[in-house]
Amino acid sequence: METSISGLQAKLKKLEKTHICNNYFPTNRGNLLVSGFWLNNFGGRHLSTAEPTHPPPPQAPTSPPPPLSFNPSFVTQVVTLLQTTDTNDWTSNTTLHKLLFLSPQSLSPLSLLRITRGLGSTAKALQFFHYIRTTSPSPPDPLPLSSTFQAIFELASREQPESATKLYELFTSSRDQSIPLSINSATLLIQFFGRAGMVEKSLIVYEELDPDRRNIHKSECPPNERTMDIVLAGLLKRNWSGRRVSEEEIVGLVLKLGEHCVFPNNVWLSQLITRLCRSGKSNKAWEFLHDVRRLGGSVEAASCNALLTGLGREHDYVRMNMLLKEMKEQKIQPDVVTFGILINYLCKLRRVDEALEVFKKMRGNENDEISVEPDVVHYNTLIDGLCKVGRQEEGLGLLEQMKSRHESAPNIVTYNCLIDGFCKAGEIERSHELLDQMYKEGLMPNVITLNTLVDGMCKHGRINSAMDFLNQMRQKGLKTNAITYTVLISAFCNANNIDKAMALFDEMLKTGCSPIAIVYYCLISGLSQAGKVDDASSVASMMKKVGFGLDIVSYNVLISGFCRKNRLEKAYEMLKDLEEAGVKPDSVTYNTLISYFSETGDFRTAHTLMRRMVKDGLVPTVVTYGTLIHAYCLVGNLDEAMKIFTDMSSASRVSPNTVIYNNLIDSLCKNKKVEVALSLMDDMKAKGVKPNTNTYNAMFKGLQEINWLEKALRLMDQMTEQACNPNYITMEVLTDWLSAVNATEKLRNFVQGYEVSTSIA
DNA sequence: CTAGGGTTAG
Repeated sequence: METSISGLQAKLKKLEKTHICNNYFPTNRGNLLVSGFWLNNFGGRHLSTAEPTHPPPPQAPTSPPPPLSFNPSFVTQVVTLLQTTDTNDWTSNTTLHKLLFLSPQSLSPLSLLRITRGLGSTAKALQFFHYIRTTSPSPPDPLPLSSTFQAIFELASREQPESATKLYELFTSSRDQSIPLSINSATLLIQFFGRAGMVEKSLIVYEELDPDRRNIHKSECPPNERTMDIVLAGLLKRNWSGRRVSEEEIVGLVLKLGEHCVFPNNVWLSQLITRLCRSGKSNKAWEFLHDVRRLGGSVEAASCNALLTGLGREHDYVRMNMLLKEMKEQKIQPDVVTFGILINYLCKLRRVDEALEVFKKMRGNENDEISVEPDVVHYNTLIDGLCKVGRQEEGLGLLEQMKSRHESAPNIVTYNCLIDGFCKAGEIERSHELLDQMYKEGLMPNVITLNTLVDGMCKHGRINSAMDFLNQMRQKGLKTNAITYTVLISAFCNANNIDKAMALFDEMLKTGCSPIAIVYYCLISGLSQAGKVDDASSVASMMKKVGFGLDIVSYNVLISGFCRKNRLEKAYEMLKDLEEAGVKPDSVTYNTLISYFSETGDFRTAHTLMRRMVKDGLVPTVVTYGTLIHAYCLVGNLDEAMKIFTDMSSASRVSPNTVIYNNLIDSLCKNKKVEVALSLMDDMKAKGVKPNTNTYNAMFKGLQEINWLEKALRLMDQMTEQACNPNYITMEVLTDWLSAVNATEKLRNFVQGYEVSTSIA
């Protein structure tokens, strides 16, 4: 067994604290600790049973440290001798006798552990144990014998990994001979029995491990939680014997112990719940927590917090609410973290006002039982929540509150949230002011601050200043990361500067910044949309080479790119690839294909795809219907387009959107069916779908064709009322028409109304 | 992973 020094020291420290009779594998330093422990706890007996032939044991701290208890050459010597001598002759072998019993360090726990292991088989190891017991001139100490048995357990578990019975027999035999169990033996046995489903036997081992058990009345429980701590520590860590015990096995054991009124403390409980949740077993975690409570174990806020976090990650808000209710009913006092989780959960659901309400209430009044002081995390969560719903000014108010109340000082996260809020709102200057404020308060921006600002600047058309800012920050020593590159690459793709995007990608790879999948996704999407679908495809291959998989979004982008280039065979290749990679096509995939086929006039295939879509468990969306309607309009089949339009809202209960109305209105107008188009506008109003500039433009063109001026003027008023801005197309149509009928005054008012509405916006 | 809550990217 390999044990690192630091790990060993940690174990020894624990040993000192827990006062359990164990053998460990002392190093030089560890040995001193063990000796100290030994003297404190068993000193009298140990010293009195010492043979006169032994050199006097260390008596005071000033005496030299005891000899090194583990001597590799000594172990090798003994093992070789044992292996080459017939077992029947061990007793009569004087060399062996001298080596083992006449030197002071020979019977040290570690030596015996190594020697016994060296024998290689359970049978031989047992014979050796018997030999030690019967041949030792003095009654052997229990600790070295514990070590010997530990090695026996190890050998047996390896010889017959399937048979727990053999191991159990060995265990009972050691117990009958009053050999104390070492903690490692106990862990091995508990693990082994737990895995074999013999939880009862694990329990027996556990009870054997408890050194104080004889002094405790049967009715008294729980006996000794510290023992439980050690067992759990052994089980929860990656275990020394190599294999890990599964969470379920541990849960089984803990619950079995629970039936005997032994419970883990809340640190272990929380840790187990966290582990269950992280491995996607929040159901198990839920059951486990409730089982522990049912059995009478104490459940504190921390354990509930762990479960709440896990449930939150799965968006299982129903259970979160249930648990919160249970906490209230069972008078489990929520703590600072519980409130943190609750506030975060409300913020993420965009229920910020409720979150603020909780925040106000958590402080409590004098006569309230619950009173938790808010900390910086609560503030940050709320500020972020406010910013995410566009209430960054209120977020700023909370920042001021933090400063004035001196409860918790703002930190980098506080500022990052606010900077992002103002960036998203397009108020880049305010974000920069916040950055200056940060510096003044002695807070150094980090890479998140940098990325947030760079992204904000890029998204608001300041890509060059973003680059300047980035370089400035780099000079100040700030490191960039893959997200910085993601932000930049997507910005340059959007600005149609693919070369720069590619150059940045190369730079990222060269600087050894470990890329993340999303950088590739950005580039693939940018290249595809720029029509460089072959380049996009090579980036995809590159990505696969470095071990990333394409996701459905990237596949869709590629399929769409190839469809637009009319390269159906490549699109099919992508579909095949997607299937082989085990990625499920989504409605976007189908919509892309349906769009391709319907717009090339192959409505048969388009409808077949729609049926397959449904068979695949997907639901045709508003885009699916819109695509078909658009295509039927293009080929002038207005009847079919209208049929789909009626079907979608009645049969499929998908509400049409503005795009669909616009397509239909435009086609109807072009076919001189202006009345029908107008009735669709009424329909929009009835269904609460807002017309946009394109809707009005289509109508104006149609009305102009039949010269229905009165209606056009009414629509112009309506547009102003709805603060729907005209664009250059609107102006083009109206200017020609209105000036021809001497209604320029009306047009002037209309434009003024537009100016007013933009200045308000 | 360090008991449990907060920030950036298609």
